[in-house]
Amino acid sequence: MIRLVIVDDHPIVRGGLRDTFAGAEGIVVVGEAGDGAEGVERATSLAADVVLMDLRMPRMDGVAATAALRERAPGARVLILTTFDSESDVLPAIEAGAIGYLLKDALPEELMRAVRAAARGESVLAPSVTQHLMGQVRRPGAGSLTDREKQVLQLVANGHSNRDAAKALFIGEASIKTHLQHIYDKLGVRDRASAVAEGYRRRLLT
Amino acid sequence: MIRLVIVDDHPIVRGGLRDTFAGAEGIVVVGEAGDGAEGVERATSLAADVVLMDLRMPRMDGVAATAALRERAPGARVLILTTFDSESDVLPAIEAGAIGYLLKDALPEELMRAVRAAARGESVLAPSVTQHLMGQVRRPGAGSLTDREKQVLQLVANGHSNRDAAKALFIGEASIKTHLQHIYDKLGVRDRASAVAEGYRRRLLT
DNA sequence: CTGTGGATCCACCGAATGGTGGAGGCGCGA
DNA sequence: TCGCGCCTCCACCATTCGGTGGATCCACAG
Repeated sequence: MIRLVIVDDHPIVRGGLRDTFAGAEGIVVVGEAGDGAEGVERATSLAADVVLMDLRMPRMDGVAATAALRERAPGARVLILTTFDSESDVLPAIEAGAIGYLLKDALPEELMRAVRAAARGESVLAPSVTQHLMGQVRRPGAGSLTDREKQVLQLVANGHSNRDAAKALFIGEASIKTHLQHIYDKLGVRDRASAVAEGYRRRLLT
Repeated sequence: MIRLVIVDDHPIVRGGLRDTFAGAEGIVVVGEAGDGAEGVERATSLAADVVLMDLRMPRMDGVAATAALRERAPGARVLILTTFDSESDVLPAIEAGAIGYLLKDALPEELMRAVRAAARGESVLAPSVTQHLMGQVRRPGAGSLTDREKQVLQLVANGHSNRDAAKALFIGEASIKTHLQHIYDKLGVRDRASAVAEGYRRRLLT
């Protein structure tokens, strides 16, 4: 049985979703919330398997709530259900850890299929959302390091301090620090040691 | 007159080296090669006294070429000249029979001195390389970390600060620092980033 | 032409790290 | 029994790093 929590600031929408899932086999709505903060609470305390999350909400928006849930309840899959599919909405949500992204014009059957997929850890995206993502991935530099950044990381892996690396590349120490900050961002780490580790795991280093 | 053969896959580097030795008394560059296999050929047929050998090259790397030369032209002294001084590069090269190991940031005078020394059968090592060797010789159990040290290194690779690692292992921060100092000694490095790098190169980390 | 990404650089600050030289306890093998 | 390796912990200090919030320049694409 999939334990579902609905997070949306409109009571009408919550009601509609509750009805939609009332007759759904294998899915039970265990809780609701009217804003992000409350949603995080409910999803955590109720041990939700899937969280249907709106984006635009008072107190705490869906992106922040999604990020918070990644921390507090890693087992809960967040499925974004919203009206907007602009790039500025989609990307942060995905980055925050949402497993799926649907629009509110989705049919009830699609919705249920998406919830079941999310419960299995699979991603379901609305077609227009897929477009945005493709656009991101195709962009050079999405996820991978630039040549310069790889050079810097390699030097760091070889034991160079920022100062030494700067000398080796004939640039300033400040530039090394900036490159490293970008590397940390891209690899999702906070220090040079784990950056080196990620570099090896992703086969960027030799 | 010392007969010198230059083996490096970068034409620029070969050019620079040729110029460096153009005005060197008692040294004549008799040949060049762009990869290890070719280098073995040239050094053998040209009766080289000293071979300046890069490590990272296509077709046959410097280590394999050095080993081959030990067989085919025992009179040729192989002097490694490379950018990298990690233990995983140094030790195989020395084992393969290189008589010296210099880094590419060496000054031209150092280089010429090293070539003359190699021709006399003397060893010249870059200071950092000496470190690695000392590390190997000084310690009987060298090369391997204790279980505890591997744990610490793994935590560091996963982004733990000393404090976090201490908490994870239920020991004091001071102990983490001590373990790390031991790790640095054993791996021949000076900081956590290159310790992680060496850890991956030696397959101690996942 | 304008926006965007990449590379370079700056200053400031607190926190983390590395270097050094210890110390004590414990188990194991010579 | 003694020594040695290993694990634990301590203090002090200089250096380095990471975080932040900028800035300029350039090349390239839309």
